[in-house]
Amino acid sequence: MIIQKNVLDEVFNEFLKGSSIFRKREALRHDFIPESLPHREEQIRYLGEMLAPALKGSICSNILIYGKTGTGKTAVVKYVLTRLNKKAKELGSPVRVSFINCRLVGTEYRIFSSLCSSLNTSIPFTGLALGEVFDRFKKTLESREILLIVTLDEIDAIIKNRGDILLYELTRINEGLKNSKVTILGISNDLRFKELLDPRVLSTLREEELIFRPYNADELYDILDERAKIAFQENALDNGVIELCSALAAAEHGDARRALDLLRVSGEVAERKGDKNVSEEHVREAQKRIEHDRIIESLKSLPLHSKIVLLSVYILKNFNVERSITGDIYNVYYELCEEMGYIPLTQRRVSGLISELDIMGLLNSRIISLGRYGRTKKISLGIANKIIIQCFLENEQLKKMVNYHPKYLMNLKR
DNA sequence: TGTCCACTGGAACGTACGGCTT
DNA sequence: AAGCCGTACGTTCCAGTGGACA
Repeated sequence: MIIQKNVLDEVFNEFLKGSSIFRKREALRHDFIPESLPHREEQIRYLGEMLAPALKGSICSNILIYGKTGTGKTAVVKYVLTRLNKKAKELGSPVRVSFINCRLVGTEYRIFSSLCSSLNTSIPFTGLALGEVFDRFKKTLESREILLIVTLDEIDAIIKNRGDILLYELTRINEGLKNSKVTILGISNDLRFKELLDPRVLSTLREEELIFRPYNADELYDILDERAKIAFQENALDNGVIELCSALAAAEHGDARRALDLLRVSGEVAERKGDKNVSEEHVREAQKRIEHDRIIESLKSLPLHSKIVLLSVYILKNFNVERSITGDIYNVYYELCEEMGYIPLTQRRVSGLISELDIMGLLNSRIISLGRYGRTKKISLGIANKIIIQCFLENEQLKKMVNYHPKYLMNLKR
């Protein structure tokens, strides 16, 4: 106990002493909005021009914004809205801004209720019909003179939850309003989002469009460089660290979030090792760690039967079985289920699970033809044994089966 | 050269469940 | 509280298939 206390003391003291590497770690977080956003000047200007009429009390066009994750959509919108809001206050314009992440907020009810609370109208957590909430929202708008700019981030999430009604109502709301007006900014990661949308809603929503292309390595470099100046102590980064982070992230679809994560984790790796500087080696280790965590995370969140399928492949591999085809895996899987007291799924389902694991990169599978002996899939593990063991040892039941010797294999050898 | 194996993968359907609506 | 709805997960059925083998 005493020893533990001393260790903790040391950890806390070390932390309180302050970092020799980080100055302001938060600057590397996704939700940090910096003073300037490199390589997004064009989008900022465009969005600014689109929203500027609001300052004079004129209605603006609805805008739909597309782009993959980590291309700066949310950052640009927040950046522009913050400044617009500030300007509006200075001028005394009736502009109000509401930012809602549809995925986080979840349901249509809660979206409307957030909209109401952004107008200082409170709505019960639950209990009202959706129509009633909408009416209250509308009444609040009508009772005052407001130019409300509603930003719906990850707007595709509500469409997938059949939220067409919400969007339909919102896009038509101006028709019934005399005093107030509503402008909608929709942000979507999913480029196919348009296809899912009701055409009437789409035509209203898409008065203007703005597309964010992924960053290339040079652009990522500038972004990281700027953030690094805020986040790290002077001279904490070796030459080449930022280049490496941006090159690695650019190779993965130009996602700025990934690049920032990589830089942050690199710093943490160096810090934990007690080094004074972040080196390229730290970056490589950070990348391995991020990748490792990603795999562990996806392994842990697998449904039970997928885990058993994975375990079957692992066991077959461990017994050096040459043939690791769907039929073999199913047989081992079947046995494991019986041993553990689960009802096995059908082969058709297991075949589907194998395909899913293949897509996730946890298995590698390839369709082969064995001629007279049929057509099947040859399957191997897509990840290291070490990781599989680490994950399965955490599960009491699977742990017992890691070294299981299937009867099916004994019959094969005979 | 035709047969036939051991599947693959699409489609239709059943069931359980959570959350919204009334 | 009860009904409704969408979604996730699973089953059954079946047509299609590449290539070794008789």
